[in-house]
Amino acid sequence: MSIRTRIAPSPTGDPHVGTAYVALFNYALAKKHGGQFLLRVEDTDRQRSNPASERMIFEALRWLGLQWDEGPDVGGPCGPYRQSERSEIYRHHAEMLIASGNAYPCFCTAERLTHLREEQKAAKATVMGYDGLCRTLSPAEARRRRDAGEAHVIRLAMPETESMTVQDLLRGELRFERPQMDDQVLLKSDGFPTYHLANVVDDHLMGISHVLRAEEWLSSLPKHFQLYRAFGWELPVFCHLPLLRNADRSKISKRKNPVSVMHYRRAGFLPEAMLNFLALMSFSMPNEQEEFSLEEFTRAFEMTGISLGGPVFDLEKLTWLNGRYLRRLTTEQMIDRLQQHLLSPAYLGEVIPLCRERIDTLEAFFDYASFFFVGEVKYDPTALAGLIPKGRTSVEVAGVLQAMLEQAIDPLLEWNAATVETAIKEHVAVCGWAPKELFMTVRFAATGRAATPPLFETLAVLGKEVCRRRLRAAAEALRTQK
RNA sequence: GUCCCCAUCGUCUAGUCGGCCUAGGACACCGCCCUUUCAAGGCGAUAACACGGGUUCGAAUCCCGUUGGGGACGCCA
Repeated sequence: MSIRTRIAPSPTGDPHVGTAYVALFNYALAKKHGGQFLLRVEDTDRQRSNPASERMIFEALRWLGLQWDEGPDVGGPCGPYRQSERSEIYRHHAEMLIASGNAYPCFCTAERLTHLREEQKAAKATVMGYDGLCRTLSPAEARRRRDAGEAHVIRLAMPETESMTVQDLLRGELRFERPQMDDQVLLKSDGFPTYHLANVVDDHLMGISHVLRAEEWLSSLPKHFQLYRAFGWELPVFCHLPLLRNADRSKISKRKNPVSVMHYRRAGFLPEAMLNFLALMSFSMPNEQEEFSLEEFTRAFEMTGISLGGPVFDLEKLTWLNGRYLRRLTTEQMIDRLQQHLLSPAYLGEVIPLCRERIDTLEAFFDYASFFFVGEVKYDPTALAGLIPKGRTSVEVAGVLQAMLEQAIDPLLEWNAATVETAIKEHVAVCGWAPKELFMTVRFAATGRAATPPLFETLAVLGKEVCRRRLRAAAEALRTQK
């Protein structure tokens, strides 16, 4: 039997290092056995899915060298590979489950469910989740209400048995108690499937043999087992990878770590080093070799060699490893790498128009434009003072920067002068400052200087990752200054 | 709160059916060497089997409990 694996990202934000990490293991498993590695876009959340995010995810994965054999852009025999284009398939399968008594329509409103949750929480109920109200409806009654056009979802009817035993390759048999497994929504009222349905249907239809995914999915494993059983399908092998962690051991998050692959690319990490490091998180080579290529990793990879402790994503070690790779490059190779990014004609072509009118000699360019080429900028006492508008406190400024980061910057997927300007101007209203107060603070934070090219163009060229990083660093500098 | 997962140096880990472990490697830190500087590189030092019970001639390795950490409990994935 051929080995087929997949990475199934949801295009709702920046390409995440966790996605890259899981993709790497899936890629290695498939390639090791001469199988296929697929890319499937899970864009069933109509509110949050975004084409810009999808593009960035493709770009990030390609940058890392994790090329897929089948996917939305390269096609394949099991397409379409974008779930939003497979609605009919899910609807059909949901109906099959209703017909076999394994699913039922649920007419409960969002309000009722919210209430239910609140009551359960207030009562400190040991059993959370859907109470199964609509499961008691007679098929005829349900049919009539559906035909009448009443809004509803389709829920999975979990078996009434006491408990359920499921398999994870690394953990063996796992036993779940029935009360924990409520009747999960399969088809939303907008007709789109939830993860659970789409995932199981697609994995089956696409011939996925091994599902390597993040540990956060472990608790929904019983639902997925039940789905396979209800359809009468053969199970793939499930293998849950430990979650990447922040230094405090919580699940890795952008509040505490740069999590966008784009950040690492811009910061000058080499894709080979990045991959090598990601592999080291939970896997070690048979001979304890620490530096290895994707090919070497692929050859040596065994699922059973995966460690289960949640690894802390240690930037220092990644940086060290990257240095090792960098030093191994020849001068020509390094020139090439630099010209691919910071010194690319494309990037210089954006920077120069902003600077040319403000310099008189070529060499002045390097001094004037230096902040376009470094990572974090230094906040000397002047810059630090400049960050704080008259009459404001450093604590207040740090708070405003932090809030702007989360509310205005993070959600921005399209990053250009116009979108940045809109976002920041909107935040002026939110924070209640005068426009020029916020603009100057942002200017100092993003560049370390009082004099720069026009703010929004500058931020646009710097890119989201760099802006994020510097704004956060500025907030941090303000908090720690005496 | 309920359920599930996890548990070796600060961090990533080796330890694969108990003895070869006075627990090995790597990052970070510290020291020394090299060196006009800074790196890099070399050498060395500090540093861990969470705790308590079993099983056994013998446990980091097996079992149970405790503690700790994490995740899940959405018409998000």
